[in-house]
Amino acid sequence: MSSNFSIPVLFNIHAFQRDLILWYSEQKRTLPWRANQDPYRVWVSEIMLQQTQVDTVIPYFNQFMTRYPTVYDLAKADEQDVLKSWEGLGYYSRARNLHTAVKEVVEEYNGEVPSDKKELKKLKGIGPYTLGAILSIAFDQAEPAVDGNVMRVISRVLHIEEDIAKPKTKTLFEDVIREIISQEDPSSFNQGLMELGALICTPKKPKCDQCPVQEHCLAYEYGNQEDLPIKSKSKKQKTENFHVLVLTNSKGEYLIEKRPSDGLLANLWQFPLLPKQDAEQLPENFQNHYGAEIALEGKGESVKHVFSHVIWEVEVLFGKVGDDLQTGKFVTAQELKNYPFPNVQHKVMEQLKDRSSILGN
DNA sequence: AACCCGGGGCG
DNA sequence: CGCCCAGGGTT
Repeated sequence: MSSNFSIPVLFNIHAFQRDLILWYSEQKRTLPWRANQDPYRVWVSEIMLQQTQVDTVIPYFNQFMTRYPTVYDLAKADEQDVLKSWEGLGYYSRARNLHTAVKEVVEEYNGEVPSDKKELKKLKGIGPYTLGAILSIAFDQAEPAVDGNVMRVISRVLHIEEDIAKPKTKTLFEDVIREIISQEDPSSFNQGLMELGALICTPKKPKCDQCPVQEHCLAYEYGNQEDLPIKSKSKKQKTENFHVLVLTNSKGEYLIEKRPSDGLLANLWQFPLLPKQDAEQLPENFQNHYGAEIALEGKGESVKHVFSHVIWEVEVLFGKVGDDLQTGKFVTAQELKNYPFPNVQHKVMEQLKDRSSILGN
């Protein structure tokens, strides 16, 4: 029950709450999801904001809420359309989990996002952070919502030197937040911490001279705010090499295929992607798997794409393919835009414009 | 606890 | 380029 950290006696919790919330009320950015407390809107925004910057999320959020204004609209949508709305945001399991969970809200909770902690936590894609965010922002409950921002801010303010890369450390921060969160306005308190982390208490060169809680900050007092939080390094990514085949049939249509329903980039589409191999063997290996003959015509520019855990080096090859296919699908250049492709494949698609004037019109 | 899952911003 | 992430699911 007791962690090896306790709030310093001299830390003035009420003054900290007051200064943080006042600053937030005056300085908070006007963001689309802050227009009201609709739990569904808060939910969608929090899912999109996972691992993703505010400026990136804004256009996606607006488009998403226009297309799916309520849980009912999203629940009845086709998953491919939902993925299309998510195209380019990354972490596509977020979209699939949100879709699954919203369907459950419609079926099991009469379309009302549950305000009960245990019920809400059961929903797919709602973990400790999103749980606390929705409970505090949409339902005004005093629950912690600890993300990377909050850990950074609090590690500095209270001078906590635990390694934030360790899962256990997050529990420590949740315990700390429970002790210092405002019971009167937990929404502004939590959002204030995140806003502070985004605007002032940044990872590098924090703007301590502009900080509303500078007088409460132990790291500032010690002058080591730049060294906090402490985070152990993750291991380096490995590089994987591929060929991507941009092939057209006799009608000039492109061959694309749907990725498997699990693993990296699940259920998204791609031009055929094969492990890099001897170019001499490629046609034969292709035919064994796809059932059609190919004639390679030339190379494009190699594409590099960095994921969090792996780096892809993709060599682009153009060519022709026979019409008799066992797997995959032929689509016109115009139809390509109707399918969700990951960014790495969009980088390949960019090269079509140079080779054909059909695209981009 | 370790590993998997994308992408963009920034210095 | 390397580092930073507004995390959750799975095993």
